[in-house]
Amino acid sequence: MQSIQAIRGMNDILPDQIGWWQRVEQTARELLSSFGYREIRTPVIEKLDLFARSIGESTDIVEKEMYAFPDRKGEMLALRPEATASIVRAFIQHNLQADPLAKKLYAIGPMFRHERPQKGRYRQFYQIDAEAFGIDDPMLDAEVMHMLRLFLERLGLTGVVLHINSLGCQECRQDYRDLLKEFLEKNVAELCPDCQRRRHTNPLRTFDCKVERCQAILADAPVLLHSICGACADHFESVKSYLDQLKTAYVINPRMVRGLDYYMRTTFEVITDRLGAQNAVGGGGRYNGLLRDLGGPDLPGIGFAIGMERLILLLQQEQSEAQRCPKIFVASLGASARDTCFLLAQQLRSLGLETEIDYEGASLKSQMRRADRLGVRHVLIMGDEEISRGEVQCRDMMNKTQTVLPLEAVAPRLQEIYKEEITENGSR
RNA sequence: GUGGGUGUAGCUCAAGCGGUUAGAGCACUGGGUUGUGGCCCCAGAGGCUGCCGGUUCAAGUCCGGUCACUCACCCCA
Repeated sequence: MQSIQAIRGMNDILPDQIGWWQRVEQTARELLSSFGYREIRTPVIEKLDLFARSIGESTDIVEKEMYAFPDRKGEMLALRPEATASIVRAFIQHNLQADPLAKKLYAIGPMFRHERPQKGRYRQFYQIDAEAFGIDDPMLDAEVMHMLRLFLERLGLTGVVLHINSLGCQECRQDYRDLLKEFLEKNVAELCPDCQRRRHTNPLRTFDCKVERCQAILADAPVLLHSICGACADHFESVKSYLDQLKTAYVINPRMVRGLDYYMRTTFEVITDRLGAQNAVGGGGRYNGLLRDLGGPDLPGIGFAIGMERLILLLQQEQSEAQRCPKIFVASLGASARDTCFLLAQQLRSLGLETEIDYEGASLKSQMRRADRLGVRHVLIMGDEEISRGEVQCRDMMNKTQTVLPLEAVAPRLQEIYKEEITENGSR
């Protein structure tokens, strides 16, 4: 095969699939808007430095997963591996703290990571991303998670669990890191090679290890959540209390670690057991130092991302989606009727009725068959006889009934029939 | 980046130890006597068997490489 293929890990989303995407996006937009979030769109390419500084130099994302390349002037650029950094950059660059409406932002779009693809993981993948700046109150932490839960609920997704944790602040984390390193040092001989490496690079990561032996050892390890400072503990308590009041269920997972360096205090993940190895459908957390670190005002921030492919994969496992199809087919017999039919179809479309038509002068039988396969509700038939009398045959494909209507009455009549549906189903 | 599995029609899959023209179902197109869909019947179209090389009289089949897909590791959405 010499035809050109899409590049590895990057997928076409075909018309048959697009309904899922539109439904997810629409649901997200409506819900986020109701919580006061406004959409922002930022470039998919940024200076490499932005991601290195925000996500962390030694994270996997920055070290080995970025699409990074020099532009024509030799400046290092990168396709964005996540959205937060770009949104924060835009917030700072345009001084959006001066805009009272811009405290809460959301974005929907593709991210890029150069990993080996597998189920639920692709090199170009889409995220719905929400960020809120300038608010440190635990009320917001709880609200963000509550919103995430509502979103999944509104889509009808079941079988997911919200995990929450607190990573504490800079100070408690540093203290804890030393504590944990010490612990790992004592047990180094027992650990798997990966964990022996992690011990230096990112000791917190050892909690993610899937080797049973490591897990057994770590069962006795000091727990970050238990050694955070008073202020952080209070914050976390408050977050839990608000979640309870919102009746949003959660599991406290003291071992949950997230892969981006900028997180502090509240972190959370929505987990599923139905996606093979990819168990995170969405996740996020608080990042109070990030704006300052990127040269902006010292404002707190919190946000999360939802993986759209994973979400849709899960939805498809438990739901089926009705195919969207045109409502009306205009069938013609003979050359003179074709022109009239062509114009009639345009008229119907201008009224917002989805209309299909034969362009090739096929036989009536074949037009009928096609109309049936398209799943239309009504077929309008016009031949020379109808033309001369100024009439149209209107066939209801479901009831197999056929009525004769004056040509000029057809469009208003069909509009009448479909009007109820249009108002019933909202935008559809 | 590392490992396993798989590559035959648009889709799901067949082709005993290598053997002559690579098949089927679904989908697609046309037809089954005047201008009417689904079911049924008939016909048609659709393939350089992922690609390159090797072994052989002969390769979809065996070998090597490569690419792609897939699952898993690492890690994440």
